[in-house]
Amino acid sequence: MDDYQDYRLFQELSLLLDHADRLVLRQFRLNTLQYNALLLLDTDEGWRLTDLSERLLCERSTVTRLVDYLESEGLIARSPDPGDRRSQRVTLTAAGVARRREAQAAIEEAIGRRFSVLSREEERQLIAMLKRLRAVVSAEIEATTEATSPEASDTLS
Amino acid sequence: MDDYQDYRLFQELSLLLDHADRLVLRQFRLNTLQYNALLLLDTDEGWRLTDLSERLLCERSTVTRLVDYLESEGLIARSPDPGDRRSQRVTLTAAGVARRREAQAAIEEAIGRRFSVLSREEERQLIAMLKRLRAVVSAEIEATTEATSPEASDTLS
DNA sequence: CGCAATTTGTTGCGATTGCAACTGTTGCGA
DNA sequence: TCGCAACAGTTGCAATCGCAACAAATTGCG
Repeated sequence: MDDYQDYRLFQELSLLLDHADRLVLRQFRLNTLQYNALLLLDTDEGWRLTDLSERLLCERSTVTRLVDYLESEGLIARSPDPGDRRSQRVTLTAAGVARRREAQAAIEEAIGRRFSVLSREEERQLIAMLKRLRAVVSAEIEATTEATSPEASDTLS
Repeated sequence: MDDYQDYRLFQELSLLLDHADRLVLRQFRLNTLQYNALLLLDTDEGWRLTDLSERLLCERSTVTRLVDYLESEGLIARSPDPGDRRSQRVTLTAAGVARRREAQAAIEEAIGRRFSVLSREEERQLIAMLKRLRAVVSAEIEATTEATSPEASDTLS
């Protein structure tokens, strides 16, 4: 039963990776979430805020403030959705493209250096294991949250 | 170059694991950091706050507030260090032992369920890879932080 | 000894985020 | 068409945490 050792190691590595990323991204006035958002965005197709929140695994309110910040930095632009007045489309500006390119170069250099301690075969195994774990934990979260919030169950109503 | 896929997967799994842990620990009025602190503490030997912060990978100020909270919950006790009037020793109370036992049972049940998707051999490999990654990232952080803060370098002074 | 540097813990402040409540919009069924 | 549920985005509030500044205590060096 080395489960707990896995868990502690994973937790510690998460903290370290997040801290290391912060140090890299700080130069570009971005945090991890903001950077991940820039990676998703594009100059053509705009993302809706709700879709961003689902992809980034955070609340819609967090995306509102995230977009507020990136907009104030001139990196993205909000535009009304042509088909739905409730929605907004978020696209990258030229400055956003530039900032993303700089940050991406720095981050990917760091990531490559970190993962260079793994062989190609090990990476393949790691990815497979992480995917299986992700599926299990996703299911666990879904089960507990829908057990808490009553939602539309299959009982009458 | 699947480094980036590793990275994204790892990041996503971190978020999911943290969220799942929160859901489990919420019942015990603890967050992840508070739980990890309880795990370290003991009824006999007391920990100094600074040592806790190093072990928990967080700032001393965070430990101050963490200890404030756990003390207000009656789970731990501060006592003066006999040998150094600056220091305090933090020990578990009986209530702390009880709360830790309950939370630990719940968390370890969850962890065991999550990691049950890995074979014993895979777990062994995972641990080995995580340890190597931890070493690399630790070194990276140490290098960048000591490059930022001038510290006592090896040059004259 | 005497004073400067270091260490320990605390506080103020700002940044980040989740949750709940809210406004305005859309879609659907009676 | 009306009304209501669902949805998109926002805001208020509280919790959490890092960083910098600080007071008190200790250490170490001249």
